[in-house]
Amino acid sequence: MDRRQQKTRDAIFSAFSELLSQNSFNKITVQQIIDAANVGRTTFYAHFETKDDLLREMCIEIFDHVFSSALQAKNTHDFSLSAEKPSALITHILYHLRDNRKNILGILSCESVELFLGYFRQYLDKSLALKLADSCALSGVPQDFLINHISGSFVNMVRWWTENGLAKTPEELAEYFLAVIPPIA
Amino acid sequence: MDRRQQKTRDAIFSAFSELLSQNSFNKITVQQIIDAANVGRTTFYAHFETKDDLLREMCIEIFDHVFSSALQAKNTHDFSLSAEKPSALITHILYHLRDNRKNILGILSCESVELFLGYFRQYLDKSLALKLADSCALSGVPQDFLINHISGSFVNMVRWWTENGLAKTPEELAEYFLAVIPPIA
DNA sequence: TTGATACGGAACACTTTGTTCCCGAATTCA
DNA sequence: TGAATTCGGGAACAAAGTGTTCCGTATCAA
Repeated sequence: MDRRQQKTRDAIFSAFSELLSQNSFNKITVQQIIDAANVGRTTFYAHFETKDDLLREMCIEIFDHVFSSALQAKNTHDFSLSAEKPSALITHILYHLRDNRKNILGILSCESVELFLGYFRQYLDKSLALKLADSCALSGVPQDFLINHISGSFVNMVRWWTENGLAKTPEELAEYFLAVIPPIA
Repeated sequence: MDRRQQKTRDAIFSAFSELLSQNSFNKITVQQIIDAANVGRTTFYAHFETKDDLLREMCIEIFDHVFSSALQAKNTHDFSLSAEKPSALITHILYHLRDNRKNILGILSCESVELFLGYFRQYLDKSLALKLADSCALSGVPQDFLINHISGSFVNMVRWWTENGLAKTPEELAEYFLAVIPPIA
């Protein structure tokens, strides 16, 4: 990819992330973004169709990175939380959310949480559905209800975490999480 | 209150609710609302400062209604889920959400879920915090984490419910809910 | 070096917002 | 019932934001 394109894209992502940490998504204008990123109006619209498109692409880039890292680190094709060490995957994802990307905190500390968490859930749902089929018959709860509950709880935990200034460690959080969700067979 | 005021307010609420069931909050314009409600632009701004204000007031009205009904029905001052029959309160709230107000379904079936659920959580958090103080020491989980988890799970369940067309009964949902959250002392 | 491509400034039409002025109609109160 | 008050609504307005177009300049890849 052309260096100019990449530079512009990064500048816009960075400026957008910075703005997101201060204002809510819907209050941010394209003008603010291009001012902060120091790019022309024409350039912005050459890269992204709309403001919504920008947020969408940014979320996708972030999650592709976080989850591919998490999966590599486990060196396994079993991505579900029902693996031998569930806390390992959870902890690993939480570390990425905390350290590797300032962008994530920017997004999570504003009202655009919903869209962000929507993408988050898409990945979590995928991971969870794999190995959960049989563990539901016992509890008498429909599988999709359980999947929704667990991935929703994870997302909810991350939200709580950031709203409290990342006070807890990823290990502590993983422990809490496994303590409050129903045990998976 | 003046009949004219009440009529206008109802017309706007109704039109807004109808629009919310089809479009997302941010895509709806004030022009659409006043067209659908058949009121003048001046009138709208005489009642509500902004579109956000409209959503805010509508949520407040709904929750005041739902929760006051739920509390009356229980005939008790103990509003927490840790009462003798936790499923009774849960079921009762769910019935109200399903039957009494079309508005709620309108709001929940679009992207404004977040704001709506925000108010929802305020009420749930209040109800939960009352009788949860001691039941945390055992599990080793901080109280605010647990409160966040439980109220978040409730809200998440309602979202799942509506996205699946209210297929389950309130009784079934209450059963599922109590099955997946950690037992409260 | 050259051809292609990305950047950026300025101006544009368009949409939406929130306000103001004013008059007619409904309501309340005496 | 009649007068004073309050509400509704039409029209026009400035201001802000959106997304596009045109065109000259700067940068890149080969």
